[in-house]
Amino acid sequence: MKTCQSSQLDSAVESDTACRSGGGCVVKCSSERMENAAKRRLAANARERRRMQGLNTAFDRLRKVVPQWGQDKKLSKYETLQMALSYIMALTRILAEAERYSTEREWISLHCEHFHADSFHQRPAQKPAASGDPYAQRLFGYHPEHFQIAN
DNA sequence: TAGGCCATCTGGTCCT
DNA sequence: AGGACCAGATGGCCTA
Repeated sequence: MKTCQSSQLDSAVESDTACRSGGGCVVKCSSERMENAAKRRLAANARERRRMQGLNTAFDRLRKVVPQWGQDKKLSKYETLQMALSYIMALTRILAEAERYSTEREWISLHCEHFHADSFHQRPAQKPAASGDPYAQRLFGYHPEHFQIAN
């Protein structure tokens, strides 16, 4: 862990050369400015920590709604984003496909034998669905080794 | 032990 | 001026 670097505090001291209104002011002002600068830095650090914690909370929520395919460890942030992208694209494809079929019943009969809500949220102990299920593979083309930058 | 992932600190930039 | 956001640097932890 990095400890407090003094560059900003130094600059506070430097800028203090303009403050020469009275005898003891230089010393007093510089220490006050350093104190204020340090306080601001600490406050900024705390804000940044909170911001990153909020970001991580969002990632955790995303992990919960994105398929895990039986991954034994949680997806990294990058993997989570890639998975979310693939998932959204798969769902979009399903919707587009559904629109092509004239009746809902026809579409459901096509898909329902394969589609179970549970299979999208494999628990770590469970067997990967994509590895053995050709339907899942066709529907949902994500594979951790095949990340591509989306553009 | 190297590499991947992550948390934190930090300084810069932009916005209100 | 101060807050939000971002990217770079750094060090810790974990796994193969």
